[in-house]
Amino acid sequence: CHPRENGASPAQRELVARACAALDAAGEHAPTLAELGAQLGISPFHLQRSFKRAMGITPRQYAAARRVERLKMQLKQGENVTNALYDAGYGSSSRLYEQAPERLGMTPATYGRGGAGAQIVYTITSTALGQLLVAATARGICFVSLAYDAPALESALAHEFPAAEITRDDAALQAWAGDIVHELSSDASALDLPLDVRATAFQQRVWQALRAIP
DNA sequence: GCTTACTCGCGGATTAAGCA
DNA sequence: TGCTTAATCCGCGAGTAAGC
Repeated sequence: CHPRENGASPAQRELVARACAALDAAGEHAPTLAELGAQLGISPFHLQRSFKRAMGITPRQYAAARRVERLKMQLKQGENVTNALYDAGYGSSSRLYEQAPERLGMTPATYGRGGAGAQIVYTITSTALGQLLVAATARGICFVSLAYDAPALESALAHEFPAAEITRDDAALQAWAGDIVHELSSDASALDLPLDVRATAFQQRVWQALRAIP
């Protein structure tokens, strides 16, 4: 875990790196802010501010993004929704289903079936970080990814939703993609992050950006 | 009738802003 | 860097709906 440099001192980045490691090590049993602060030997208030400054997201948002990744992995492995949500660290299904349209773009069951029955449209746009693919269903954004070339992105989308009906529609999503690029334009320094952590922070910031877009 | 998918409402935890 | 506080968010448990 290597936090971005803008706005954070080396000591804060080191602190946040330890916090990320602790959150990752905790797996589905994410510690509270107070527990995390005690573990790292600092106040939870200081930890929360340092984490936000360095990562652009809060510790809870980071843990939530990791949890969604675990859920997706469970569903892809063929686990049913009920087992997958508990294995991922959800204590009950309510929050998962509230977040599903925003995080998955479809219900968890549909995601687990490879997007069967879902109609997905996508667009690809150039950014300072590379090519950005944004895909959505009628329910919401279902896939956002960065890569150096468009074919790799299209392949990744097809792999993520092998059973979905996927079509390119630049007109429908170009404005949305532009807004995401604009909202994330301050995040270029995150390039020094390891791939998995960068992806987690990136996805979380995309969802935050989408929330900010009317 | 059972299992799985999904919804609702409440209480506690977290966040963000301001001050010391 | 630590503390307070109001607003917001999230987790939990109970419940309903749908499919077999």
